[in-house]
Amino acid sequence: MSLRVRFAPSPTGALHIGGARTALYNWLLARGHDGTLVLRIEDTDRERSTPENVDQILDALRWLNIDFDEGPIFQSERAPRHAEALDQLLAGGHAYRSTATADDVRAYKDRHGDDRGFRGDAESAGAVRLRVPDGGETIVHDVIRGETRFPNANLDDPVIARADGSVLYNFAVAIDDLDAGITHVVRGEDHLSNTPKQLLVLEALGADAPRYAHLPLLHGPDGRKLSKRHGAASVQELRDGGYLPEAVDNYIALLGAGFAADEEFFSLPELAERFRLERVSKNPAVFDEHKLRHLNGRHLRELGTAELTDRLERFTGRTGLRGAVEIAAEKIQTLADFWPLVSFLFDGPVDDPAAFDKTIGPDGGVSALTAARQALAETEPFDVSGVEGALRGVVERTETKPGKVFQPVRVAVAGQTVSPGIFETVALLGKDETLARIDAALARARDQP
RNA sequence: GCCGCUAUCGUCCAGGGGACUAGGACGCCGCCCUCUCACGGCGGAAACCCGGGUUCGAAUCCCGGUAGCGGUACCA
Repeated sequence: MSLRVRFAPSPTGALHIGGARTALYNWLLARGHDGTLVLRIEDTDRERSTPENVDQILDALRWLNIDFDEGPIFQSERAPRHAEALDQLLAGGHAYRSTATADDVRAYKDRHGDDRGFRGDAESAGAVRLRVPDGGETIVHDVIRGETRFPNANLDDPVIARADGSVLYNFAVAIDDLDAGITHVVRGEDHLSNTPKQLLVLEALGADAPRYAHLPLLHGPDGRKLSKRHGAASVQELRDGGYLPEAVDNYIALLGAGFAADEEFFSLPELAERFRLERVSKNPAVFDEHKLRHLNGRHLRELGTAELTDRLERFTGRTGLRGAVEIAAEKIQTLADFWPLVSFLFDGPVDDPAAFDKTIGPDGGVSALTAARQALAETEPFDVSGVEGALRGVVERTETKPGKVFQPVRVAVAGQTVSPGIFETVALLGKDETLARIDAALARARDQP
């Protein structure tokens, strides 16, 4: 069977994480079945769907390595076809014009009962409503949820076009899916109750319906709709937060994919291979940045030094980072963690008086540092093992704990109590720079007793 | 209000009539490794929403309740 799947974002600028997951699932479905993936843009909301916002959505999708085989198809450009389909329904008596307002619908329900769907009378002007049968039911066959039945009696005759002739979403999307030969519609659960309307449109046109699958929604840690209050709600924010597209794809795929629980570290091809639409969970999921960070760390280390250096240089806007990457890679979980950890290598020790006082100030830090300085001055060659031998020698000779020597040195060269391994750090800085920094720290300790 | 969806550790998943003393991962706690922070290793605490029913047997099937969520636009 040849699958045709489509993803249809509403381009409001930010690609919501839930939207990204929907896009990914569509992609995984298509890639896993040799199917075709179509991008359709719901761009008729003029206020939000600016060309800039469309570009941002496209960028975010590209960043996630989600590529499309066809499209984008813009809903706004399909207006002539929508008008034609509308005329067809009007002519066939499947739709009618009505001037009924929301208040009229309300009044109708007050008369007939809250659960009774609105039915209007055909008029010569007004918006176009689809005529919903009075009896029977419209059944949504959902790949994930099974059958959901909507009795036609409680469905309102939906407005499918405004009085000015412009069509509404539930009509347009049904026509576009039909024309594009879409076989699978995978989208958020918030569309489940729209589905009977779309099914009714298709039915009135005498067309077959695609297969539907409605994905559970994504929530923030407080159980509410994911928003910026939760840290990151969009793919763009994740990217700026130093996450890797590989990790984001991996993580959002996990939220509901229903894979066996034995392993959860996957590449995109591995995800496509395992993805089964029918396995997708029905429960809403909570987005947990902790787990994303964990996965990100693993993907980060999987990259290898060369690739990681490249990404880090693009992220920080710096160059010549390779040496720092080699010694810091195992200590970071996101690209954003990198610079605070190693900036001292390039920009000099950071200024942290508390760290200085604690390790070099009052107690015996000065004498240990002085001894370390002397040993390092005589170290040749000045490489990792040479530095290690020198510093460990000081520890032995002074019969103290390693930390009593290493921490003062760390603070002297880095200015902070946390850094990559001290031998690697000192070796990378080189003898001259290291000694200069130690001398500066020693001088500072003398000046402020 | 009405229509609909959902319900297993704090979180994400697994288990879908007996293999459940309910499994894995993140997080948390402890220990080990250790120059800091991490990484890694080992161990621990931690869940079947409630009530009925079906059945020899229910986390699993059915019904009800409750809760959460979604929809209820001449938005998408």
